[in-house]
Amino acid sequence: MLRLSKRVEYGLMALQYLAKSGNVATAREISDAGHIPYELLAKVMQSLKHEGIIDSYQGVRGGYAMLVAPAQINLARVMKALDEDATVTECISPGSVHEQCTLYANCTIKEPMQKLQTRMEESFGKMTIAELL
Amino acid sequence: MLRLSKRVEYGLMALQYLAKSGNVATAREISDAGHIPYELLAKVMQSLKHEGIIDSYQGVRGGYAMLVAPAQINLARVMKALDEDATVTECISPGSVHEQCTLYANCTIKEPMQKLQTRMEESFGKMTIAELL
DNA sequence: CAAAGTAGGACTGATTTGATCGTATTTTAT
DNA sequence: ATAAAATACGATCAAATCAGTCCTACTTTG
Repeated sequence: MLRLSKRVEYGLMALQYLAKSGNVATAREISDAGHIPYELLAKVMQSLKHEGIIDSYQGVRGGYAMLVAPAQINLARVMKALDEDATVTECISPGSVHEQCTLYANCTIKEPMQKLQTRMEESFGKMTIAELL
Repeated sequence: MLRLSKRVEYGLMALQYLAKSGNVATAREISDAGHIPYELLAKVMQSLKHEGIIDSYQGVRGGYAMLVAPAQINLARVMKALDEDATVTECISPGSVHEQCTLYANCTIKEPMQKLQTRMEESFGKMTIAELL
């Protein structure tokens, strides 16, 4: 299917929102503005925080804010934070136990797939949050 | 998840096989050589035929053969044949009824996603079956 | 006319994803 | 102090997707 997950979509919308507003915004505020399910967005924000893209403030008057300049955050990093696995084939997957792919020993397309992976990462590496503004 | 489907993987392996052999091969032969589930491969071959990438011959001594030069077949075309939908977001999907995406009216990332789609299609458009040989 | 193929519909099980719920923790304001 | 507003996060449920399999038909060569 090759589709971005909703987590990534929501994450991009949220980052765009934060980048535009320029200061702290709550998950509820972003959820309302973008018609995004609140509970899911909340998790997305936590993941973005763990990746070090945004910062969080707990308690009343809390919320989230950008921690890195929009132009410095590329899509690859957002996807890494939100979409555990962004590899075109199983055998390329980072912590992949090759034996998991039953075809590995007989696979005839490993090298080209690695090349494809590299090209896609370039595509996702080139686009930044700044391009969403 | 952003992973190529097994259908596409199998299709690429099969096309590579056909391109290398240079003549007619049966689905069973390709399935055995690549340790690919026969039934699934058979469907993949049918899809590739409908797309006009390969030709089929029924009956005894039948099988499949390349119909287009390997260098003329890019990954985008193979994916189109095998992976109904290869769009990064729902709203970009070819026959998409925009109303299907509940966010469409409020979506703030439509244009950038379209740009991303174009870039990815370029990636998939550049790689051909000739690169698998 | 039998065997070896392709053609293709229908079904099942597994995996993944989206969404929701419940509860704990932190912090500000009163 | 304490109530309210917010993040933190684990657990669970439902829906969609996909891989794989089964079954039956049709086609062609020998």
